[in-house]
Amino acid sequence: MGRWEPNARGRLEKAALELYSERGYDQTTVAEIAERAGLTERTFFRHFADKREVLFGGQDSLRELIVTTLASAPGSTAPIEVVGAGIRAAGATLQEYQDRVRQRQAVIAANAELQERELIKLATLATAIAAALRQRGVTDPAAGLAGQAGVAVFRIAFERWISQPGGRDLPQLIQESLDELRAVTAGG
Amino acid sequence: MGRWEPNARGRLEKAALELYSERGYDQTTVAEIAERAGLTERTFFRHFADKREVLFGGQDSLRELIVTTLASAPGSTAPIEVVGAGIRAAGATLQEYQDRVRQRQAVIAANAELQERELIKLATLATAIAAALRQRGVTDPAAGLAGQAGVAVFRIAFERWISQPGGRDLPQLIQESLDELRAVTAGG
DNA sequence: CCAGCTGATGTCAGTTACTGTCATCACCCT
DNA sequence: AGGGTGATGACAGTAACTGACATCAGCTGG
Repeated sequence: MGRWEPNARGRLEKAALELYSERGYDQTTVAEIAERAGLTERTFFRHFADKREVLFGGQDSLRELIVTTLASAPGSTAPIEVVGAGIRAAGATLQEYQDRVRQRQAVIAANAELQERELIKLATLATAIAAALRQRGVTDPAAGLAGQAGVAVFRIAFERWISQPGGRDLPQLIQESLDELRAVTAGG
Repeated sequence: MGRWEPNARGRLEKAALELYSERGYDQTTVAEIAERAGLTERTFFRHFADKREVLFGGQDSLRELIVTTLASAPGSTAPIEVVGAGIRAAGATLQEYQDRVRQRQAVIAANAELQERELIKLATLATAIAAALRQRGVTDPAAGLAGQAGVAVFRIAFERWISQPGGRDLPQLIQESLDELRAVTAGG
């Protein structure tokens, strides 16, 4: 047995999600999170840059999944379809952790600071998608627009998925939203 | 002469922009901003919800301009074109205050917290555009997508406008970005 | 012309997020 | 066995933000 209980980071994430759900983000102090995890406040800040970041640990791996999917698509595929494949892959993964994802999203929806953090994560994702497209030879501003459009499609689909209790298939909702975007932008 | 110098709010905005530019957002305290404006820290927080908000005073009027433009477009115009007209109007207004806008954007670009605030303002704008479209009879999810797409187009165009010292015509850049989005989404 | 109300500001104490610094101590390596 | 390493604790300090109360110029009704 080690000197400390293992997985301090995971315990902090779990304690934070619980407390944010139970009494709200504002009504939770970092000291309380650390205490529930059997650690001190100082240690919390060694694992997470701030009180918000503890909810966003999975973002990096999801972004990697999307970028990897983009990179491995056949060279002939149209950019917007490549992006579609990437975010459908992310949607499928999210669906596997449906309960945790929904709980997390309820916490975020209740607090403006957390929404800000979520938005900058999505903006980073859009940038990463654009970079991956440029890697495939897509030029600007098309690459940047496709990245932003992809994230917009994801957000709309995710929102619909969250709002339905039973939950339709998320990748399918993403595909439908992408088709809708095509229809909307085709006008004029 | 009144008991206090007039336009406390404006003085705080001016002092904040100056200090954020001179030494950076992080290296500026609210007490310093208040002091330069001839006020106290407590008064700063009576005018602005937090240290970030002092940079985002003009957002409301810009959003109103866009929504008003949307509402007054001919009923037959396609949704995406209506949105285009709205954000071109906003672009024209921003261009009038080019110097201040560029200075402000340089400050925001240098700090992640400020970028978060900017993003949530843009998300609010996307929501307002979607609501205005629904008012015109556009159904979901097209309204939501058009709102997000409009903001994406604006961001790309604004970014290009900022990055060019001389500065091309912003409404024209917006139109070009919208055309690009059409081209990108038409693929696949 | 005065008494009281109003509204913007000042003052002050308090909470909490976040940081810097140094101490501790099980584990590992040689 | 002895020294290095890395995660943690302890503690002091800064600054954002809040609540409560005091102040006082100007307006308003009588």
